[in-house]
Amino acid sequence: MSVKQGGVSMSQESLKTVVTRIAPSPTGDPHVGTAYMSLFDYVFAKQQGGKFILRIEDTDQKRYNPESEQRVIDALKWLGLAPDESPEIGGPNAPYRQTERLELYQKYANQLLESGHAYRAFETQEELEQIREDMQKSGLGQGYDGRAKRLSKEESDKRAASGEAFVIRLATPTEGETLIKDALRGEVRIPNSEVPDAVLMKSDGIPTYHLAVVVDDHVMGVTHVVRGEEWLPTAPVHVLLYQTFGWQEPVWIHMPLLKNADGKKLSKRRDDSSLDSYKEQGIVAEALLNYLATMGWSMPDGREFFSLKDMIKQFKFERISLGGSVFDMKRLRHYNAHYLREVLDLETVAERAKPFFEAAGYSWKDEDYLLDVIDVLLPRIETLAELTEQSAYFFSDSFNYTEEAKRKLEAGQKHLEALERELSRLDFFDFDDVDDALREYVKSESVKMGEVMMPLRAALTGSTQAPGVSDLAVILGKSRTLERIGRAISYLEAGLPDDKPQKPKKDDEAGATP
RNA sequence: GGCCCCUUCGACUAGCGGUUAGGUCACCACCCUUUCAAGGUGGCGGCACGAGUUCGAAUCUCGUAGGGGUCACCA
Repeated sequence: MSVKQGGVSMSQESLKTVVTRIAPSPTGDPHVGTAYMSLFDYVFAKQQGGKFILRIEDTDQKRYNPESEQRVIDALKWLGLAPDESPEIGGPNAPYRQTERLELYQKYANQLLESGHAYRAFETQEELEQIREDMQKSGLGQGYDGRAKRLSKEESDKRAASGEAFVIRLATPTEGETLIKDALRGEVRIPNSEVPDAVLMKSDGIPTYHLAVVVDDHVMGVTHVVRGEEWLPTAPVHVLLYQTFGWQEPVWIHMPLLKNADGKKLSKRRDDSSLDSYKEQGIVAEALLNYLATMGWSMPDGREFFSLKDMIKQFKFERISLGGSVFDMKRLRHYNAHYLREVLDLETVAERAKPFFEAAGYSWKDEDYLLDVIDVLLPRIETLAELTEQSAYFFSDSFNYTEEAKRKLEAGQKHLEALERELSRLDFFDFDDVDDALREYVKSESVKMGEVMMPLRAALTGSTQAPGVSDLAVILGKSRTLERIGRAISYLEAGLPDDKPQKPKKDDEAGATP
């Protein structure tokens, strides 16, 4: 389903510069949902000639993880979604870490306190639990009953002055409803009875998300808040804050959620949703971005492969579908394979692949060798990691033969011996020469191609599943090709002392056992 | 459970009153072939249900069902 008719206008009343922001909290692995939101933030901001800000929401000290911030920054860099302002590069709205902006929130919290739109609450953790329990029992909603609102100003001031711990809560209306003008869903109305007196300022003097986002978004001039649908239920708190401060609301855009195969919100715990993990698996940034873009959005002309640039040209929030898409690794791999094979040039793929080869402990004599290896493997792999998994025999001579390969070697021993002679006679060892030689041999022996090629393939790679034999031989080069044939022959001679193998083999294809 | 959002093939989606409901992934088959792939061709498979509105509904309205989100001094 697409956006409702008569939805909210996307444009602010004036010609304000569009400002979007991604505000991750540094609590762990950079999440794919962050990349998802960043993509739309970035694309929309760039399209509108606006700015995209990265702000770190580190207001939860308990869950704070110091490495996490840098990993988010790095992940955005990897993706190519460079913020115009961030804690790393700074900007006119610095600082970009909320714990460095504490006085600001304090100021606004006090303002709310003075105007009576907020109040101090002194309940302890245990008391709160009790309240919640009671409310649940009586069926009168949950959360907090607002009892501290009834404290007199004098008492509140006195208890605060005496050093008693307190939080500051927003005094929300109990009657009526709050309207969220969501650009994708139209008008969403939530009864105020459902809107809790949210904590704005925690007892440690650090604001909650609710106060911090609103203040920062306003102060930083954020015009469009693009965030996950999970925020819709608490959006009234934010709308109410804008209203009591008398600030103009941003355009609210609650995006559909990314789901796992069970249809549940993608979670760090259950699901593999870490950007670093995708990177390590050899997913390429362009492919991930393209894939993410198709989750809930589509090109007007139906193209499924497109660049960030093209997306910026064509993007409209109107084409967002609200269903919430299942993150499908298979499909991501398909996109990745396409980028590896069709979009990125070989040199670029090689650059991206190098860290993987290095991590695998492989070394190569020159760039061309690496390029040839990648080129011939490309149709067979979908990720950079698979490139190394399938190329061991290109970087080491001491590979083992699989059981299937052993059988092929045994069946083709005489061909190997002949081929060793034939190939050693070649002056040039380029594709045509090798290919011609092999084909001529097959013809002269009047056997099936496979009878000759499979044993050779097994000798060259230790496996029966590999690229074309002529390609393999040419890439490996004459001397290594001959060495490997020789190695296979000595293996056969050493490994088969008896005339006949013990167990009668049932081998369908290469059944030509002597 | 309350509140809110959502609902087209298994998955991602096109469709915005008149289409044989289109494409992609996955899956299956065939072709190509020297194995594995890649590539090519074809196939399987869908408008959650029920009422309306209308000459005509996947498209508009309502209801039902189902799914999801959220109910913290976490974001």
